[in-house]
Amino acid sequence: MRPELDRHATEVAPDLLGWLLTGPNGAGRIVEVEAYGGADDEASHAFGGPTGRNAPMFGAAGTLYVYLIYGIHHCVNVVTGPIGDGQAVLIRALEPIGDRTRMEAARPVRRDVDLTNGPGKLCQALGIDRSHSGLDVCTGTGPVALGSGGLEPGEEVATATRIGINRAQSRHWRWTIESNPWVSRSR
DNA sequence: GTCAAGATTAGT
DNA sequence: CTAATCTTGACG
Repeated sequence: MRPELDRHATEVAPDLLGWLLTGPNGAGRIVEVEAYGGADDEASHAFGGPTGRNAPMFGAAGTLYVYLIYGIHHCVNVVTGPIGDGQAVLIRALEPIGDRTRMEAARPVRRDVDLTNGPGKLCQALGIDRSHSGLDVCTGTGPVALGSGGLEPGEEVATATRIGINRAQSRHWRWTIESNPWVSRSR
């Protein structure tokens, strides 16, 4: 387990900007994230306690939590904080890195700008699905891995409200690399 | 078994 | 703005 991940999701989330996420089909640099708390965050899947689906959220920091939303799209989270808390960081957008061939092939629409600028799209591009939920990203040996990284000179972090939820709107728990063209555009 | 809702996306 | 699409969790 990486010590950087063993903190509250609201501390870990902005730090993950610039980190590298690798999946079966390719990799990308994280440019947009959202933090979700445990029992205290009514917008979190962990609110209300463990269930079959969200069980990985209550595991050790560095555990993957992947779920299917609207019967169509997958979303990836990295668990943070103490075991049993249910905190996680949702990866919302990536800047593609390296060979894109397999990511392009995994996606139905061929528009570069739409490859990984959204939680559902990045999962499809990287080839991440719920068979990866519960895996540990820290071993470095699995199909999904997280590598540390950081901001480049001149890059700034912007804060905003979380997207697509209707509760806890007052919590500004979304972070992006300001002006990065790969940040999602959904409202 | 039944049922409603959802951390989204692409297309009118 | 809305359809698409199906798993999950609550309830009985």
